[in-house]
Amino acid sequence: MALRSITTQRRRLADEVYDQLVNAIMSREIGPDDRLVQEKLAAELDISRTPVREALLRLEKEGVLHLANSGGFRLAKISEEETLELYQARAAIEGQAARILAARNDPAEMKQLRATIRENEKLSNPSTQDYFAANRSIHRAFMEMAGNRFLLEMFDMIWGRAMAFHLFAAIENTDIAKSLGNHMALVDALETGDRATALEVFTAHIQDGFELHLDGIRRTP
Amino acid sequence: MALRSITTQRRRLADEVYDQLVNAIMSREIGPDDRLVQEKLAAELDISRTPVREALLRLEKEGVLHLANSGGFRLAKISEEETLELYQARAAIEGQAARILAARNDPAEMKQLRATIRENEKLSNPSTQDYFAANRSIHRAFMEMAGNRFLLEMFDMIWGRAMAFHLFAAIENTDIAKSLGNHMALVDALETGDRATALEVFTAHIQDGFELHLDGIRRTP
DNA sequence: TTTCGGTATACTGTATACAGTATTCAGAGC
DNA sequence: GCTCTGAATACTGTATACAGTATACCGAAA
Repeated sequence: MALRSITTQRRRLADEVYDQLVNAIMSREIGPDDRLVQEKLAAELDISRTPVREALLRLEKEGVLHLANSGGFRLAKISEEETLELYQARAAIEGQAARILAARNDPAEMKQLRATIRENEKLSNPSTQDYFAANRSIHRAFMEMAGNRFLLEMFDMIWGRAMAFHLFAAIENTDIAKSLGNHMALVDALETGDRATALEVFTAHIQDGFELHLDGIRRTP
Repeated sequence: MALRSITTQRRRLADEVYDQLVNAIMSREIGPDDRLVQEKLAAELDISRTPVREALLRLEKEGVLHLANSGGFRLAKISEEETLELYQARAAIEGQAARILAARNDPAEMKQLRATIRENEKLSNPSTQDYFAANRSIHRAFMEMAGNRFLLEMFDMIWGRAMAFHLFAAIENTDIAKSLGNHMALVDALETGDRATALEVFTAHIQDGFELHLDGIRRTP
């Protein structure tokens, strides 16, 4: 028989709500001053409170929202200290992926990475969000290539959180082109085949990102 | 005024259920053949299905459980491939902590780490679970000392999952003492003050753990 | 005007009720 | 005995109802 089993993939309403909330946060429709109230969201989405609640609790567990003691969920704030920690975590995850890729040093993989970078750097007059998305795509390509599902999961967690914290808002004033231009050098580092070199180059790249970020914050009033 | 604000800390029933489930999994009361059904658990705990459901969904999101298509949640299984990936992720996280600690190279911190190790290695006739717990405590001490909340969070995620997968079941047959004995050398590596050295030593330590683990699996029928 | 007290309001957390779907099992037909 | 069909069962997912608690508001007393 040639028929494939239908993977029902029972998508829950809660997942849908979660996605919508994430999108709304990313597109700044939900800001730091908004209060997310279960009943109101449920009414707006025309569903019951139960799945809404599940989505909100999940975002709370992920550190994106927190429950205001006056009721309602709000966006979590991030301190400069925590921002540093987030970048350190990034360095850990992406640095390890770099070590894995360098150890393999597969020419086909390297070629594909370069193609992905070229594709994503083709931005004419990019907005901050475009920049953020392109940068994320490029870095995620490295992670996918490394092929470790746990590292990839953590990568998504970190970037998701960065997004939720509106971290990119601070980059408004930085030199976007400068920050986006150095990705080919990362592949160069992988192609040395030396894990330590790859790690150092990736770590430095992320460190640069952090410093650009801090500059952005400090230039913003 | 010297009074502290009372942080109500509204603990939810769902959190309580979550903890109980995690404990039950760790102590092997819940095995791979058990089916966790919302109604039954709720009845057993004498609460409604709602918080039970929340806890189960959270464990599902964490990859500990999965929804069997015949209904009911079961423990997720892990392949040898995934086990490798889990150890790679560990190396990323703990390796980065090592880099941070080595860069600081604070004598007070090093002293405290050694004390923690000594404390945890004092095991007379340890069971596999004792070993697992001690090992985890020691490694977690390094993470706490590094002081990065995201890295710590990921550490807990990884070890939580390892626990859920009953990963330590495979170590039943391995030489426990051999595996527990090398932690002081980790502190030695930190005290070189060299981040690359620290990283390599930690990574190698974790790699050793992985190989011991594989040996264990392969010797188990 | 400020402070106190109490009631109304708003919101979450928990319980229960309802609907839909996949699985199981018993019985009819062969 | 074996296969097919359909009803019963056992679940989850979603909606709604209920309870408790914290905040806001408003009016009275100092």
